[in-house]
Amino acid sequence: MGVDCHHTESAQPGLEGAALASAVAAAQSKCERTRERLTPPRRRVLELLLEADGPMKAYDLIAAYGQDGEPAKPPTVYRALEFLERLGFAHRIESLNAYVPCRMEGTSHRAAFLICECCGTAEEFEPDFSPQFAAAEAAGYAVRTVTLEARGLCPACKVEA
Amino acid sequence: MGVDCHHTESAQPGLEGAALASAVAAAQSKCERTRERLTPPRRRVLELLLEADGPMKAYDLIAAYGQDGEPAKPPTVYRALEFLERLGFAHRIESLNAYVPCRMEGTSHRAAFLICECCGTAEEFEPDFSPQFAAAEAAGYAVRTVTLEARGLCPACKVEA
DNA sequence: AGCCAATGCGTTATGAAATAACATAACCTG
DNA sequence: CAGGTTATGTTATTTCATAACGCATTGGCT
Repeated sequence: MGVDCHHTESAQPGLEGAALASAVAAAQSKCERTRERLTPPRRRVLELLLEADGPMKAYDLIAAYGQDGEPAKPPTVYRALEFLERLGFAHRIESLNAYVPCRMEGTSHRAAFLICECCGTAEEFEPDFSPQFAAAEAAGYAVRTVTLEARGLCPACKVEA
Repeated sequence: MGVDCHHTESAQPGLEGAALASAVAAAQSKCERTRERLTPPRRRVLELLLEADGPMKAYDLIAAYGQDGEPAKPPTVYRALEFLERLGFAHRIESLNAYVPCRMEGTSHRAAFLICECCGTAEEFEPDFSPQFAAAEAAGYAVRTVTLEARGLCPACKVEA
């Protein structure tokens, strides 16, 4: 990453097996409750995000899309990502041009990340945006979504540095 | 913008004449104090940002660069933007792929924006990141920079909607 | 002054990220 | 089962950003 360190990219586990299946099933049933459709491309992209050890770039998803090594076409993945974001199953990390599955409950259009500039992991945390909401309201804005991205070093990389 | 409204792009004044000259001069002297060099391309890009009525895309800057209509080469502008961001004279708005001059004092690597999805303006406000810093520290992170982008409707567009 | 390391610039080319546009297919729902 | 709506497949293109290289300028140092 931006800074000068070099680790075996680590942290952020990445689901597999039963845990993965259960996470996908949860998304599935959540969709059913709102009459949304978790179609094959959407499900596939969600799987890839959940399996990953860290943020995935769109073109990583495109390359990894086919179980047989066949890449997807870009619109396939971008449309799936749009859906997953809309439903709150994934977030885009703007400063990385990358995507992560949502680790928090709920569909609130708010997200906050701690991004390690060394190992590249992005940890989602529960955002408390009260001061910023207060500022926005004071300015007369009607806020719809908020994202916050904090960059620095995660505990592991901080030690090594 | 994203939402379905259509205004004569407004708000955010954009400096000209004496105000512009004075803002550039302020940057100039700030550079001198830290032995940084506000070279012609850097100064030119800063001017363009200050003159603009809203966030500028990189390729807008490239197109507008030459006083004679000659565009710049992309690296010229991207390098200038990198410098201006480093010195705190400009911010990149990640969710817009666009740039604005810094409206706040100081070089703190923190920025917060209220972005109107209707008219496209981006208002910088003084961020109070205390709850997020607390969360980051609790998680053991060493935060270096923070940016926040809130999207919604500005007072003017809220009324019309 | 003359040297030299560091920094910045000009230029060409390419890479990475995202979307436009249009045709086809699957799905509800009445 | 007809017809609107939603989703997908496909081709092409646009938009955004950086790599790599050589030259110019700067600012310290002897």
